[in-house]
Amino acid sequence: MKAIIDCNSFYCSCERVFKPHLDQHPVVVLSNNDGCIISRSDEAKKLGVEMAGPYFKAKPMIEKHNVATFSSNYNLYGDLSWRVMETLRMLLGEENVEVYSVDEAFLDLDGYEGSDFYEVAMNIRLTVEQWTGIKVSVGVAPTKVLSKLANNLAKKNKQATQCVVVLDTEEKISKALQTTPVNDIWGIGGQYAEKLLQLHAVFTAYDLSKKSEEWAHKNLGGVTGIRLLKELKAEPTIEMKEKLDKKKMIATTRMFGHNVNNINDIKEAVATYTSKAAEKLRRQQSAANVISVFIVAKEQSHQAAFHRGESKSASITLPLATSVTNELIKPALQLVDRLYQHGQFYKKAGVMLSGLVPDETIQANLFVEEKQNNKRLLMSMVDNINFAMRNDIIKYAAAGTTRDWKMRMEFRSPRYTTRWNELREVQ
DNA sequence: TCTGGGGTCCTAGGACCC
DNA sequence: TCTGGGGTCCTAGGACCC
Repeated sequence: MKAIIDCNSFYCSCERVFKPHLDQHPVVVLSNNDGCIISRSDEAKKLGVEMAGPYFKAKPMIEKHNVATFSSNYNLYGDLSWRVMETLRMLLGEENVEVYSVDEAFLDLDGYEGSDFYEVAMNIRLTVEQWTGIKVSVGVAPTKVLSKLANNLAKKNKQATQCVVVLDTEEKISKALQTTPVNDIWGIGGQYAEKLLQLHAVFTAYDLSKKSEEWAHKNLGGVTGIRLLKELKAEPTIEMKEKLDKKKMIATTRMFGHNVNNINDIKEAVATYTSKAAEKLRRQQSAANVISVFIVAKEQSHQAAFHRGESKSASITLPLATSVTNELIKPALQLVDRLYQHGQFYKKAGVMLSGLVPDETIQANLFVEEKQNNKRLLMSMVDNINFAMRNDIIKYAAAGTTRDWKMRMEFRSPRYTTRWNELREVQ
């Protein structure tokens, strides 16, 4: 059996850990740049605040109901996420925990065959809550897709389920499938849901589970569709991931605080993003063969609906894979020159590193000069300092110091757990 | 007039996830 | 005025090779 643990309204819960007076109070957390709403407490959901909706639209209602509002504070969330995952690893053993995202983890419960899975799951739930202050929901089932489905049911009905749902018999599974709309299945997004409803009269997970593999192959994206179908039929096809596999692509992208038309501002931003991406690269001991940059133009006004601005991208394949920041910044800035159009206003830029290989391959390369190793040493020192300070105290000159383009973060809470001078004070 | 067949690698783009 | 920021996997089709 497999389980998925999912933190309830994770970012909101993180804020509440340090502000217990907000426990019954509606809370929302905003995306970078205070653009959209990316986490809502149950109370905020009840008020009708929409997920991923633009903040400025929800603002009147938020103010009217005195909803506590926070800019995202990733230092805090990252740290609390680590505590939750560490708790799971202690309870179940490292090898049985697959961290799936900042607020979710799959658990392998094969070692508990014969036990009462409800009891096991409840114990996990209560321990995480007691040790970290974060409330979680647990779904248990024979496959990952079904455990996600169980988790959904747990969250939809917190009172009755106590945030734990176990699907361990055919009857329970069948009933769960019948009560789940097809768009709530993990792996069915907007496009497929629309198609299933309109063209195939498939309304529930149950309807879908009755289809054939040939049908799934034809209508649900080939092998992906077959896997999904099997998982719904309680046949495991998506296994637990081996631990700690390295990323195959690394990206750093941001909106600007306001629209920018000066190429130097854009270059400053792109240089900063490149340093960040290179840090991530070195943290997993990889080097990149390909760097790409994209910039997004400001959308045209006087359009009725919201339209994303045009995005232009270009990439350069490097002569040798590298993880050295300034060797990445140089081509990145060349790409900006290539993409930038004079007079155009831009609102966003990003850097992506791909073609990732282990760092050793470079060191083994005979054509790399000796001094490359010195650079590598310097890089790791830079990383250590940045990691300790948890931010970019050491910067490259190209990244600039004025940061005219930087994000808005009006409502960020203190970084309680990662900055000494922002520690919570207790009387 | 008539223009192989098959394999591999790479890239762009589409779908999904949180 | 104001709409995150990351990731994954898969497929189709072109380039290239023999």
